[in-house]
Order: sequence, then structure tokens, then C-alpha cells
Amino acid sequence: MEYFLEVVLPIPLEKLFTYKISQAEADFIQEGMRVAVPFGKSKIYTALAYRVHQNAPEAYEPKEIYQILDEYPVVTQIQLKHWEWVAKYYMCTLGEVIRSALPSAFMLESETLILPNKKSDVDERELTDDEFLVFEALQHQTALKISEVSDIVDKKNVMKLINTLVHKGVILQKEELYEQYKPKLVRYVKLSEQYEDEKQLAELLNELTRAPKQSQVVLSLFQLKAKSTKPIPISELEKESGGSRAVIKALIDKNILEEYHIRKDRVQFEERSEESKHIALNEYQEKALEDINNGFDEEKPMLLHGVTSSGKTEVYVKLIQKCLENGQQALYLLPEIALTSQLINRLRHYFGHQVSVYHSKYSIHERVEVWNNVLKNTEKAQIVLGARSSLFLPFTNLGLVVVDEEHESSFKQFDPAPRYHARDAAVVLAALHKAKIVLGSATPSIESMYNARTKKYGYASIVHRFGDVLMPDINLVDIKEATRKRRMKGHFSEILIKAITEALEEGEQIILFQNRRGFAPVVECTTCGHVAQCPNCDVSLTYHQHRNQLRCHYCGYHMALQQACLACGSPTLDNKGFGTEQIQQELGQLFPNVSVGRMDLDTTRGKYAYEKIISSFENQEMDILVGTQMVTKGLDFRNVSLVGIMNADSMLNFPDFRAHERSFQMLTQVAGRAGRTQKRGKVLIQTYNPYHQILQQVTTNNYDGMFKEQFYEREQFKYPPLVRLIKITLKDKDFNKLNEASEWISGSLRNVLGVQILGPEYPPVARIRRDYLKNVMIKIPREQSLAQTKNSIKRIEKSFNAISKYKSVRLVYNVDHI
DNA sequence: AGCACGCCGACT
DNA sequence: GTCGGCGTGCTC
Repeated sequence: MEYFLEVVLPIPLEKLFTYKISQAEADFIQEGMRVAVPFGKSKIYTALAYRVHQNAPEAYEPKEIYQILDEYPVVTQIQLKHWEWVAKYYMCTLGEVIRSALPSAFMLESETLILPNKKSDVDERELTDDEFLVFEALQHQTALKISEVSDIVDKKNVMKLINTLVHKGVILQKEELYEQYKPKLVRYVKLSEQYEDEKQLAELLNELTRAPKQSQVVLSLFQLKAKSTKPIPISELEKESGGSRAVIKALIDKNILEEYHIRKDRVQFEERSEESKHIALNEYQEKALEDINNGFDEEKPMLLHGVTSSGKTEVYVKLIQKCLENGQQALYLLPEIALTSQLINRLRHYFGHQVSVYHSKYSIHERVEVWNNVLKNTEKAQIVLGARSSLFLPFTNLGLVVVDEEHESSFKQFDPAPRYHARDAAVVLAALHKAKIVLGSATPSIESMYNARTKKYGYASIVHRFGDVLMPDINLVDIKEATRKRRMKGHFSEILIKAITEALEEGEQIILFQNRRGFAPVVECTTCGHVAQCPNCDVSLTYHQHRNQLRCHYCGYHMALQQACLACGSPTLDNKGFGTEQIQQELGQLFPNVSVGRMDLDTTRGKYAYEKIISSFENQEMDILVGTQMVTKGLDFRNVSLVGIMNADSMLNFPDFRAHERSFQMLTQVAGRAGRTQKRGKVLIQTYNPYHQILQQVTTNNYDGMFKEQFYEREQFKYPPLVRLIKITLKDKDFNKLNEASEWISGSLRNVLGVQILGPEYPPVARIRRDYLKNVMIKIPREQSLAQTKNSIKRIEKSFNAISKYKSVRLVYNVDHI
């Protein structure tokens, strides 16, 4: 009987691939195990076992698998179901979901190695110069990588050379698999067993009199052993004895000491503090908790709408405690890893080492360890705190999902597929696990609030701040007037400067919000109006002061700032617009003795960059923090009494149907950073348009008014949540071909779907990385089947791909585009 | 997605 | 003349 295995490969292909396996393998392999398979001409890939069966494929002769990589499945059945849903809903392949879900260290790849062919005699005279170089190199080395061959002959493409060498019998090829994940091993030492005996030991010490260093090491080892019964790491012995590694190695070589390894977890936390596991909720929190639990009884996802600083976290903690008491795992999703550092401390305070963290700034090794802990349901992984990708962890016993700051658009993955929304995917995940789910926010998204109003979600709210702290006092500052009367100092109005001065005098801290990064978006020539453009993308280059560079935010292209205009040669270059860097600099001039910190994309690279800035602001090493979006997101600073928004207009005027909703959320959130203790916080919003509805709604904390108005507009103009949006982006290097192709696509969609199609339209940035872009937007009414519509779209794509002249055009789907 | 194959311009 | 550029097709 023949056995076959269908596998999923981590590539953007719809198809599953079938390999031949033996009966023994068929008995052993379970769905969700990893297998290494040969794919294409020579490569070996890691694939996920999907199904074992006995139906021989007819159209081709299947290859055999290379090797089974796991002893038990690393992916659960529920995960596979969930991933299939993600692939289907967000119109991508299962392989793409797998690629972003599995830690990259799980995905082994092969590397081709070149070995000398010992069996055949080589006539050196028959080799070309390049061939001889490789042949010679192999006389000294056992194997060469392709890239090394490339270096030796100083050529890029060496496949042809290698092929001829194989042909001439000079070399052999071999595929080597690399396991990227290596457990972290700590080296320990102990005394060899024979010296347990006292007589032997005395003899040994006697022998070592001529080696003072070595005998010192042995004595230190005894001292350490006396202190505790724990294993002794080599590093500690080194420190204690003052002996170098060479001395210890000599002792190991003489078999006096024995070296051994213990696998160490990279993920380590301090123990929980035993006091204060109990938290007291106030009456409003209690009420919300009760409402949430009632909603859970009806098996509904719950929306928790609590004003900023109302103590939502404590409610989550209560829910998590209950979940753990039931012996189930909890998942706590956050939109931004910047937030994890603050929250992790709070959660560890209650749950100690039961909390694991998972996000993209963790190393691939750490991610594998968290993955395995979750899979084995170990003590350490009872609670996972993480960014959107933690949704893909192998929970076996999930009881609760918390989606904090559910309105955040960063829950939606934008660039590589799967372009999923973590909040929505979490609702599906919870349903698959029959787990409870709560979505929390001070400013719920229109979508979630709509779901709550239509009873799809349950609803709970907290309208009072914790400790009855007053809501911040929000004021609008009209900078149109001030600008006209020349009363602005740089980007600061007199009112804002006065407020900053007062806060500084009180010893309080200040947050300033500037919705843009970089020093100045553009550098313009005042003589001819020329602005430096990115050669690969359709954008102006932005100036970054600290490197004195012009940079492209889309492709990373950069060049040094020119002294004279590139177009007309005159040295009259001027900055236009402003960003966080410039605000920071102006502050330095206005308040020379005040320390000003900055938090934006540029200052938060690296694993601990966020933590550094946040903790130094927390410790009041800085008086003022200038930041972009990041400062709005749920950070909790005790001593901030003033929040200033430099310019509210740029976000209000953003050409997007969500601009108003977003502005409301962002301003309300950033305002919420002010006055989290007894003193009432103050918020100043500088704007050219103080009569804007949204700004009025922000100052009066009128969420309902905002919701009503925005909802009405979306009804009028047919936007979510009343329709579903699918955006198709077409990309091609050829401008004309792209236009033709997008007309073809939009035409077919209009013919087949019978729903509203917008476009094709150029996006605001119409060229990125040398590709021209065009968007087509599909609006699908709620009552129309989404699945069927997607099928029709896929069919249109098939016919599109059959047209040979459009071959090079790539299509990208974005379902529920934000 | 990779990766090989195949066909064209710009250099030793 | 080769090298390496990119367009095209295929992967069990």
C-alpha cells in the first residue's frame, strides 16, 4: 500500500503539495508536524503536514519527503482551522499565514554545499582558471557554500561554473539543513566523581601544589559548593576563583573537573510579590465586571467602553484571575509593543512568572520558547501578553482573550499578507476555543460600537475615572488668529508657552504631541520651488537633522543634504512644515534649562529603546516629552499635568473617511495622559479651525455625539460598518500597462459583481520602489454574501492572469482596508 | 516566494 | 565574445 502526505509550504501558492511517504512515516506523521521536503530543482523547504492519504496523484510522480522534523505536532488543529479562516477571509494563501504565524526559527532552509569529489582523478590541465580556483580551495576546506564560491572567483552567478565542475567530476553537491533554533546552554562544572573520596582529594591537592592557579580553582569550587547545593556555572567559578578560562579548561582536560550543560530558558521573570494579589474594584468597575460576566453567559464578545484612566486594566486582571482559576490560558492583545513594558510590570505584579510576552522585537529564539511553553501549557505561559502575532500561538486551552485599545488601527496588518485585523481574528479565535473575549477602549471604533448597538457584541461601560479624578480640562487655541497677529513663537502660541512655564514651575511634566516625524517634511528651494524627490517613489524626500540627510519614508532611500538647489543651483534652501525634531529644537531655545525627550519612529529602534525613553520620563529625568502617535497609546505617567497638541488640523484634514473618527480617538487618548492623579490635568489643542465639530466633541468628551455624526456620514456615503471594503492594489513598473490593467480589472468587477466599485485611482503616493500603483475599491453591502463576492473576485483574477500582456502586474488584496 | 532558464545590452 | 540584466514559467 502506498501512502501520501499533503503539505502546506510557506509560499504564496493556493495549492497543497503531495509527497510520497512510507507506511512507518504515515503511522508516525500527524497533522501539524513539520516535515522537510525537497522543492523545485534543489532546495529543501520546511512544510507543515496537512493530511495523510492513499490516493496516488495522477498527473505527476510525487517526490519523497526528506525528513520529519517533529516528534509531536507544533501546530494544533484549532490553529489550522483559525489560519484557514484568516487565509480565506483576508484573501491570501494558507502558506502566507503560516509564514507569518510560525516563528521563523521553525522554518529551516537548506543551503547547497560543494564537496570535493575524492573518488575521481582530476586532470588539472583540463580546468579553466575559475574552475581551478574552486578545485584548489577544496583541497584545503571540506566544504564550500555557494556564496563562498562566489567570493573565490569574484562572480555573482556561479551556478554554471558549479554545474560544469560537477560534470567534470571535480566536485559533489549536497543540501545541508540548518536548524536555526538552538536552546541556550549554560556551562556548569563539578568535581569528578573519583574525588568524592577524601583520600583521592588530598592526593589531588598535593599534586596541584605546583599549579597554584589550578589549586585555587579547586578550592573555590569547594567554597561555592559549601554555600549552596545549586549547580555551579563556569562563569561563576571563573569570577570566584580569579582563574582564567584556560586554567579551568586545563582542569577539565585532566579529568579533574567535569563540564556539563543545562538547558536554560531565555524567558525568565522574577517571582510574583506575594502581597497585593487581591485588588479592590470601585463600584463602577464592579458594575462593568458584572455586566461583562453577564454578557459572557450569553456567549457574546464584550465591548468595554471605559473613559481614559477609568481602571480598565483592573477589570481585565479580575477576568484573567477567574480564567486561571478555571485552569485556562489567557491572551492579552495590545496594539503596540511600546505598551507592553508598562503593562508587563502590572501583570507580573499580580501573576508573576505566569506571564509570557510575545512580539516582533523578541529574538527568534525567545519566540520559539514562548511558542513551546504555550503548546505544552506550562506554568509560564498561562497568560500571554503580546502584539497581534500572538494570536497565532498554539493555545490548547484558551479561556479568555482581552483586546486592549481595540480601536487602534495598528491591529490591522498592512504589509506582508495576511493583511488581517487582530481584533476581528481574535473574535474568531475565541469562538473556535469557545473562549470569552473582551474588547476594551476609551474610544471604541465605530465598527465595534455598531456591533454593540446591534447586539452582536455585549456592552459595558465605565464613565468615571478611577479615584474620581476629574476628566482633563481641554481647551482649543486658535492659532489662525495668533499667526495673523504674529503672536506665534515658532510653532508655539503664547498660551501654550505660558502653560508650559507654569507646569515647569510646579515641577510637573509635559507631553507635546506632534503628528509627524522627521525634522521637516520637505526642503524647498525658495528661488525655483524645487523639492528633492525620491528616485524610486513618488514622494518628496524629508530632512532628518541628526544625520543631516534627506530620506524617503517608503523605500529608505537617502542622500546627504545638498548645499545648493539641485535644479537651479541657488543656495536658497528652506524647511517647510515641521516635525518632532524641530519642536524639540524650538523647545531648547524657548526653555534652555529644561530637558526635552523625543519619542518617534527614529528614537525607538532597537529592543529596549521604548523602555529607555518611557522609564526615563517616568523617573522624571525629562521634563517634556515630544512625540508622535506613540505617546497617545495608553501610556500611564503619574506626573503629567499638561498635554499640548501642536497642530490638530493635519489629521482632521487627512483625505480618508476615518480621519474624523481617528482624530477624535487620538486627541481623546492623548488628552487622557494628563492629570492621572488628583490634580485636574490640562490639555491645549492648537488649531487653525477651533469650530470644527470633532474638536468640539473632543473638548466636551462627547463620544456619543461623535458616533452619531460619523455613523450618519458613513450611512450617507456608504462606508463601513455599513458596507465591507475590499481594496485591490495593482502594481507594475510600466505606467501604461498598469493603467490598462486596472481598467480591465475594474471593468470586469463592475460587470460581474453589481456592487459599487470605486476607481481605479492613484493612491496619494503613486509610485513606491519603482512600482506604479493604482487602487480599486469594492464596496460590498452588508446583506450581500462576502464569501461569494470573494469567489467572484478570485475568478476575475484567474481570467486576468490568463492575459499574457498583464503577466507582470501584481494584485494585492486588502479586506476590511483601514 | 524562490529559482532556473532564456534572451538581450555593455564591458573585458 | 562573455557577464549579468530582467522577463517568464514552474514548483508535488
